[in-house]
Amino acid sequence: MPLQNGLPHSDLVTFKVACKDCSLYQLCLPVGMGEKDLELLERIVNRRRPLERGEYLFRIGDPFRCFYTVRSGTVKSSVLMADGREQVTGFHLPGEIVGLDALASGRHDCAARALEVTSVCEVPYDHFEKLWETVPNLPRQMMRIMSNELAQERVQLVQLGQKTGAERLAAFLLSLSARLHRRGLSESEFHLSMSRTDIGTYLGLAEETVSRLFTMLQELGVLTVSRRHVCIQDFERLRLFAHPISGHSEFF
Amino acid sequence: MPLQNGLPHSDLVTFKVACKDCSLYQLCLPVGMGEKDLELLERIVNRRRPLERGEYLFRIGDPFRCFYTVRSGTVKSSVLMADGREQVTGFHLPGEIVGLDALASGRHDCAARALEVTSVCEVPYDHFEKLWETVPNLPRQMMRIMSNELAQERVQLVQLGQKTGAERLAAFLLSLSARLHRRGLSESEFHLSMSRTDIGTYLGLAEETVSRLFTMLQELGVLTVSRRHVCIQDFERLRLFAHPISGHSEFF
DNA sequence: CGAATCCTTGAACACCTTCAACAGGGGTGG
DNA sequence: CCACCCCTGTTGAAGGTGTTCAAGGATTCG
Repeated sequence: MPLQNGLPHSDLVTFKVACKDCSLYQLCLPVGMGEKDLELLERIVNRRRPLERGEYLFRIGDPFRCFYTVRSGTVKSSVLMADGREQVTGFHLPGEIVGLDALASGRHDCAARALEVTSVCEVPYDHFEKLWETVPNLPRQMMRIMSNELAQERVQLVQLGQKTGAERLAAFLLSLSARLHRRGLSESEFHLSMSRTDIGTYLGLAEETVSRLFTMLQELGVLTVSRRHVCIQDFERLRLFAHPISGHSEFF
Repeated sequence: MPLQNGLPHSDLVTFKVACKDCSLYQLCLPVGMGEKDLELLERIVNRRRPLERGEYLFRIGDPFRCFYTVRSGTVKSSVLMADGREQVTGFHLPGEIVGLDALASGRHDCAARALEVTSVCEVPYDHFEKLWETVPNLPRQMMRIMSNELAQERVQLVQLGQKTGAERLAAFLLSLSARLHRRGLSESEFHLSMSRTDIGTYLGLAEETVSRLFTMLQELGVLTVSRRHVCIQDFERLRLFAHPISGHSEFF
């Protein structure tokens, strides 16, 4: 596959789509912002040509200049270990934000790559920071988003630390289903934009194990799956796989 | 052990120790702040009586009102799954911040508990937010800290997702060693404030496995360990355990 | 059509868990 | 001060879950 470089910083085409006209703005950065503030934000956002499948948004080691919000498509972020093992750290759907973890170090320490044709909004961080002065709600909003990401990553920590393969895959599918649903898509029937290998490295499993688990869930009648097309038949039982029965559910 | 409640919100004793006189202020929230801004921050910080071992800083479900910085001791944060399995999500050493992940949801969705006698600085979030207006550097600093936490959690994701038991324990010990060193303590010889069980649930391993791995590392001469006293003998080999040799280390 | 990629399935094996028993501090009370 | 107990940590053996290696099938794209 062609390993293209990250986007050059002076791109040619930009797409003008106002934040307030974007179907995602209830899921994206501008949540809860007034129309006036929105216009200010909008002015600094760049919208480029869509990324091709496999194209990098940024790579490990790239200096941090911008963060991105996904408009359509899917972005995968991952780190590569010294011995070649890959850990996928997240899949980013439309409305979600990519690249904020690089703020502290000033460099991206994970790579972000399009899993399919994907368009993003690019937010230059220096401009964004300047905007705080006039839009005091912005840093507040931003911290909420980062806090949310922290909480999300913690959920993933629990998945990886304590759960079995079946629990992880079930929870992954339910999370995907819920997120797609919030974007107006079907919660029961959807297309996986990522490979079995990607799912595996995200969930800390071998690709073969993921494949076997899909087969198992299908044989049990919980879902049907054909390559990347998934149809959840029995949400109740899928939830049972994801969150096994509690003998005692008090938090004491 | 006595399960005490979280700290009441109107505590009696407060300890006045200025941030600028605190030995931790190079590691803590005030990093890079001017003396004037520091005083403003200081005014809103509460310093309470130290927590006893086992005492909760906050519990799952508690409303988010404050976040905390550790002054001395160690804090463990963890979540409890429905079936009783625990996942430790972090150990917090002096200078580190606890509780920020609750910002988005408004509730703590993990518990924080003292592993030994521990004192903390309590920062009421509403006051803290007000302070932004007069100290514009504060949200910037805060985001850096949150971004850093995101990056840290990602490291932990990689540990849990891709690494073997020995790699995880080695990486854990090296991380602990480095953090203690930055606080002026020995990097080669230190006391573990957490039990084998805690280490295990943090690393996604059974307590017995942790014990066996310690024994193995000791038999190999990498370290000596007696209960909670650890002495690292061979950093080079410990690093080799944590980061196995790369066949090809180019990031391509 | 052929090549490459992705997915599936099987079998052997490794790593870690679970269950069980025991050792050794540290604290408490006699 | 010692006996006792509880808690933590260690060690052993058996078993399970997931990995690795290997091969074959399916889909896509040039």
